[in-house]
Amino acid sequence: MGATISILAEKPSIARALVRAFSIVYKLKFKSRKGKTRYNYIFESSIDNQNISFRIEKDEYRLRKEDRLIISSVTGHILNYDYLPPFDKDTNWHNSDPLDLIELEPIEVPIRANMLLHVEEIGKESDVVVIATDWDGHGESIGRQILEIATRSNKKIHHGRMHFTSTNPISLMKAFELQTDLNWDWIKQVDSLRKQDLRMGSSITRFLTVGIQNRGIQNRIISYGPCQTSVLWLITNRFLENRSFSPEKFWKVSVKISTSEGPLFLNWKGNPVTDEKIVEDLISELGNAREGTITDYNEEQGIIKRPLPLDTDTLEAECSQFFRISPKQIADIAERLYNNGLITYPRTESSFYLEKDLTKLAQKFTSHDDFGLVAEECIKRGGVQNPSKGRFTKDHEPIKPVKAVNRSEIEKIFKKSPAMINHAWNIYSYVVWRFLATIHSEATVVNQYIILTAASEEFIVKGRRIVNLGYLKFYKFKKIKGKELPRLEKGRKQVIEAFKHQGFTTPPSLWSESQLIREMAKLNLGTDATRASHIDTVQKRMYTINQGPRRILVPTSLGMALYQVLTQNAKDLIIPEIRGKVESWTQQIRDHEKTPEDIDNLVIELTTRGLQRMKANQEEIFSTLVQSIESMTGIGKVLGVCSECQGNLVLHQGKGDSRFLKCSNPLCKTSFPLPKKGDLSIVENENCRICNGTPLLVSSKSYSWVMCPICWTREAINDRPWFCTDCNRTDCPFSGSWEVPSPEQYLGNCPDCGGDVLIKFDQQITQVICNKCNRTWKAPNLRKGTSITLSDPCEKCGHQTLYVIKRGKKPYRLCVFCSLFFFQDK
DNA sequence: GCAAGGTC
Repeated sequence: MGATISILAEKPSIARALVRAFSIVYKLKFKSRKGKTRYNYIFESSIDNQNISFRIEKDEYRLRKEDRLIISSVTGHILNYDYLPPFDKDTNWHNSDPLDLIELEPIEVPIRANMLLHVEEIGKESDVVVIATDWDGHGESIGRQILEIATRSNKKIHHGRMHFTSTNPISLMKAFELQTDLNWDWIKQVDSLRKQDLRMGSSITRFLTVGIQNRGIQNRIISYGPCQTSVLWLITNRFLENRSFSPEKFWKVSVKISTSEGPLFLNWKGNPVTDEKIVEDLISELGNAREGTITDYNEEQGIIKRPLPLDTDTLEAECSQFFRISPKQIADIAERLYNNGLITYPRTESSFYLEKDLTKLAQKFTSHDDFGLVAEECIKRGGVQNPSKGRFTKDHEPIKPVKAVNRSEIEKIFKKSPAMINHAWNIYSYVVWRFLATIHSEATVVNQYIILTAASEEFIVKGRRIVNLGYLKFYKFKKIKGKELPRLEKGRKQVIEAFKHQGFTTPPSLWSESQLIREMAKLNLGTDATRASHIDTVQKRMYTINQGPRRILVPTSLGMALYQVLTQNAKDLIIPEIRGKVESWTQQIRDHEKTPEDIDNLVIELTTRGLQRMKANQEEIFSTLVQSIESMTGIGKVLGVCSECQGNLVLHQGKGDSRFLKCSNPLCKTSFPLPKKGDLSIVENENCRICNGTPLLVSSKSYSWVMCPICWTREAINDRPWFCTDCNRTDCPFSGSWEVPSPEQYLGNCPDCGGDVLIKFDQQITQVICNKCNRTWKAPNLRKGTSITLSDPCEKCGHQTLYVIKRGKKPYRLCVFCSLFFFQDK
């Protein structure tokens, strides 16, 4: 009976790469059989009279004809940390004290039973297990788990460890031939970090969650984690900076000259100044001088570099910015493109191609409808042999396309989620364009500047002439700035006209999801594979929301409250440096400066300090949190008047995510159920034509509709709730049978002639017109489901604004005079 | 029902 050598990789794709390598280098032929899980096939080959040998440290192994080679994989970690009951996550959290959790030693439990069986089974039939996980800390820790589980079922196993930085056959076979052992110091480090994350996360999460539950808030988790909470800190801190910013006035001075190409503005080099007097003086001096001299004209060759090979952060940040979808969704789509063989592994920090020649890959695109011409060009220019180079990391290669496909192929892959087809095609195309840009050619430009001297002061303007667009010809994801300047000779006299411009300093801008990905990378917060999910988590927990097409992140009242609670009681635990600090502590384990127990104690001390302080202030803390949740969800808000007793109808939380209105009068039992989703607010100036109740506006981020809470169930048709569109009253804009009235209303005085500006509704056409000079302004027309009412004065011009509710749209206020839209702050 | 980090 021969020996069995089993190689276990971290993921199925590496297992396939190993099979390929053995097939190419040693001409082995593999059969596959199903493993215990859906993805992890077991590939098996007899040795077939080959001369294959490998070393593990100093021991030489030579394969014989009767031996057998098995290749398979796990999918990441096999075991996860948790605590023993009653402290485990599934036992009711009220049955233990979160503070007791801090010092507890976690145990490892299988994430999926099938994966455990898979590794056990391979262990049972193996004499040698070769660990082929990624060459990083977690790879090392996963390797340890593999070995531990395989050894459980077979005590006699030998093991080795392959280290590779590339999955090309040569590199893989080299790594197979010269093996070492697992790095046990590194494993201790990573496992300690995993424990500290759980220690801090579980104790604080449970403390906060149990606390709000004891005060009547169910079905909500207030989670803490060193990464997610740091993200909350970044968003909230920036929000507060932005809000507390007081703009300062400044002035700039420029001069206008005329050239053969038209007028040209040059800016004073002393810009900007806060003292208006300086500017006034300069303007009058320039007025006296009336003329200036061109003292410098300069041209310099420059290039606009090709983009670097694509890493995960760049993919997520750029696609989020360009296509306006969340980094999380981009990561999910990229994962599917990868699983369908369209792009390479999407989680990588590398921006350095390992191949020197990318001709073969470029050739795959030469007959593609969209990319064909550019791919041809790359090959002809020879850029395929001179790709741009960025950072080399040994985790994975940069993200590249693997296969040239048309949109129809993407449609097939995503046919069960049609809403994603466009995004998926955009992301795939982005990966291809990016790849082509890295192997095309730089753009060449001439950078110019002109300096004019007048009244002993210098004025400058910069410009740029494009010589060759290079990759910018097709790569639309980079905008090029700068206008070409006319050539002006030195010494030339110019008549000048001076201007002053007043401006205000602007506050630091709020983070968009896209910018936050980059900021997190800069702060080393999370990893390439997890950043998008942390940003997703703070939104799922309702700590922040994203606003507008640019996906600007803004804290909710709960997010602000949690920020405040943690900043005041456990500042160490919320600042973005926290995870880096714990990580550097665990690094000392690897460097033999500290033991794992030392680090346990440090983190226990840190966490205990924070939690004890929160416990001491718990009354205040939980009342802050509970209030913030109530104001966020509107629980407790008055949404109308009771039809029975004239009490207030107050919003209450029901079981699960259900909500209802209940009369505030303790003697009155009136209550009405409500739709589960959407923000609720009163529709001003309208009453239900059936029951005289107060209609409510139900609005989500991009959609809104109107409902009457009383009719909603009372008038239900065959169990289907009553919608206002079911109504046949002709005098309500939300009714399905509405007939447009035509009253006129006064909006303000005409800015031109002082006459009265009126808004009139003529059938469905809205007219805003001055009754004296007949000037008109644009306003939205009335359709079914649209209501236009007068609202507060415009913040800019003081005229009445219109409050516009359109079915299916987010309601807004509009000033027709300024063409200004005001979206309600939530 | 919790963390972050692997992976699907």
